[in-house]
Amino acid sequence: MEKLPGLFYLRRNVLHVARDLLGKIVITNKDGIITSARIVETEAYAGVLDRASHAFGARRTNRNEVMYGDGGRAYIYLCYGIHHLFNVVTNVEGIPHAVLVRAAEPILGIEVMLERSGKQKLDKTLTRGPGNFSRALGIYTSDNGIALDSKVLSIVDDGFKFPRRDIHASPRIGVDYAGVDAQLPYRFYIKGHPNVSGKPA
DNA sequence: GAGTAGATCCTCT
DNA sequence: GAGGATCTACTCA
Repeated sequence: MEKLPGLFYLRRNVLHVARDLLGKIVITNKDGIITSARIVETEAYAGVLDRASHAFGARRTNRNEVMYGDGGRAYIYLCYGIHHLFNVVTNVEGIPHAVLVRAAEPILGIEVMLERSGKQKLDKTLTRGPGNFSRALGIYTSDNGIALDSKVLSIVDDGFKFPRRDIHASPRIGVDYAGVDAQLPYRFYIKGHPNVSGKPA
């Protein structure tokens, strides 16, 4: 159970980081309440050349400023006025790459996650989809910019690995507005996993 | 099971 | 002033 080293996030290829995050565990510690979940679905956002990214065309605003810093921090923003989306910033300072965590498998603090989500009992939707994932783990825009080896929010490796053959790539979800870039196979997921969003493959 | 509308608010133009 | 890296519930079949 070790926190991922800084070098993990600083790598140049955001696709590798997105793929390698599968199977890792996100842990949050909010007011002493610990929840954790294993990542089963991610999407890569390749910075200035990627129409689906907030940083396309080197756009730099208060909102996406975090993406321009060193990898290893959280970029969290509000989508559709309702959903807090959790991203992992990658690459070195000046290159705004990020990986969106889309889905995970609940591990610790399931009761708390159910309470946060207003659910009565555990079902597959608890941490399925980026909005649900963030809500269950108690991740909000107020956590934007936080380091991923911090006490409140961290990502660890417990040695678990999904079989290579179960890791698949596909076009990203919900980015139709990005034109040709919407077709890029930048989404990585565990084939057949119940917590993966979208239609079963 | 498939398709669609509505929620809801911050951010950027 | 428009629209979004979404989710849910509802309709219709």
